[in-house]
Amino acid sequence: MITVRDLHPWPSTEAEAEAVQRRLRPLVRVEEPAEIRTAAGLDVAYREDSDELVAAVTVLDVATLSVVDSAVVRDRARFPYVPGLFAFREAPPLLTALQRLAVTPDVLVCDGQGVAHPRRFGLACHLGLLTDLPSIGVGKTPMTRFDPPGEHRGDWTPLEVDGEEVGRALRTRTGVKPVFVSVGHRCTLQAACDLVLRLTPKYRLPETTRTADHLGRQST
DNA sequence: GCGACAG
DNA sequence: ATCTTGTCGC
Repeated sequence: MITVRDLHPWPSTEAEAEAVQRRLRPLVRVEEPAEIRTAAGLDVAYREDSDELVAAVTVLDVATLSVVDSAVVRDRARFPYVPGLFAFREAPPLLTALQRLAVTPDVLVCDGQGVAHPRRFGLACHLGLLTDLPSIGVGKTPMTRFDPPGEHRGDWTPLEVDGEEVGRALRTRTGVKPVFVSVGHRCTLQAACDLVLRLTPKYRLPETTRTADHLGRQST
């Protein structure tokens, strides 16, 4: 069962939110994860306005890529969309959904960045830390600089901030735009990229995020 | 200083 | 995120 730690009060202003990120950032741990048999995909879909959102989580058996558990939570956004402060908008319903899972996944595959973030604390770090589960971020758009990787599946180049490697631009399909992988919590960058490649036998995005995305749309 | 900025 | 036609490829 997944429990959510109460590490901070929920901020109501951007300044407070940034302060929370700076305070939690030192708590992120990079370590080799235990064997990964199941992986959760997390995604949020939006309804008509931009006030109601639907958080969807699916848990996949990594060997077969079949869905073994899932949860959907509908909620109202309590924080505006601000680049860099994504977690304060999407994490609340995602955490509620995670708590409703019957199967505890070995890793959370988040739709967005981990430490490849301006303050090194993206959505994946936030979710990993509050649940104390290994987590990684797989974004469709980069927030940090990088050089284009080779054209073949598996090719990658570093995502860097101040010359430091904070993630990788990873080509999951030959000839297709890369995805942007970074550590969220309790994982290594290499393990994160290995997992992403295992989750992308057919498409650019991981099966985990694809199944979560589909589930969220249906519930819209 | 100004603009751009995960979903 | 979401709004959308046709088009290319497996």
